Amino acid sequence: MNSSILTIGHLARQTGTKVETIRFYEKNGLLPEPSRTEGNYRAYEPDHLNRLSFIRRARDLGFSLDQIRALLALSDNRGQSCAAVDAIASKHRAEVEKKISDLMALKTELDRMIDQCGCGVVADCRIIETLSPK
Amino acid sequence: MNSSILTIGHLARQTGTKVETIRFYEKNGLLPEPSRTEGNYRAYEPDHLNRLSFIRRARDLGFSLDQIRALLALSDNRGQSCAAVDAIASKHRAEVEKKISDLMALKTELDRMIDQCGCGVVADCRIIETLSPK
DNA sequence: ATATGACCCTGTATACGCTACAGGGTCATA
DNA sequence: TATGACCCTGTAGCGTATACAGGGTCATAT
Repeated sequence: MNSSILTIGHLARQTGTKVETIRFYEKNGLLPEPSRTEGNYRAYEPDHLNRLSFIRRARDLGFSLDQIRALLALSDNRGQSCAAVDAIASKHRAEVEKKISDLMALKTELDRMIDQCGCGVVADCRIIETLSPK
Repeated sequence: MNSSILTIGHLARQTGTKVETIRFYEKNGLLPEPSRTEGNYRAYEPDHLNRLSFIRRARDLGFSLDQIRALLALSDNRGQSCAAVDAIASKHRAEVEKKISDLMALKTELDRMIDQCGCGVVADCRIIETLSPK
């Protein structure tokens, strides 16, 4: 058979993805269903590998699967305006910024709480006290 | 009946928690099972309210339910050393710090990617290009 | 007495993004 | 022909809730 045909295991190794995750992406419409061999094995082509690499890169950058689905659809329409792509990426960046500022506020509170702990007995613990209702 | 007895709805309103969430905490061992009325309604006492307030405060500070279970157990042993409490809080703070630095690294990458976008057509889009395999 | 509507009950399904089985089939190599 | 690496499907689990279906209870209004 064609030497460019890949099994799911090859795809997994080449993209650092678990086999189950690849099947999960297929079931969730991110990766098109490949054809099958006589023995019912998935037979991938180079395009599948490219698409999976794209997905993994986007996941590493924290995009949701929904966002990735949209990015994939856009990247398949190469003549379209890039503004929609920019919108998705910018929205994601805004979400990341929000998370960072939420976590920094959280850390400030944790710092205050932990710094007060004199590490005596629980009855006098400022951490427990901070959590307890008045 | 006793005027200090509370329904689940009262507990919910007083702590800003959804009724389903309170039942969820009970099923997961964070809130002890209250006694029941004749009509099989949960009948809470002030202690339940205090405990739920504690849980919500800790959740607001980002502690996991496992960590909260441990904090609750510790706060019930008031003569014990406070070091275990400090350990849980410090571990949580470290996790928060890790998340912040991960997200800041992510944001740097997103910034770089988005700043390159000239917003022409998808074929020339730097965002798509960044995501695509070489 | 009854009707309404607010509240409560249990149990199950859903969300996200996987991961981990169980129980089987296929394929290459010794 | 036997082994072991690989593949298949289907289901359940993680954490932290939220939502809903289909029913029961309770207080108030008429």
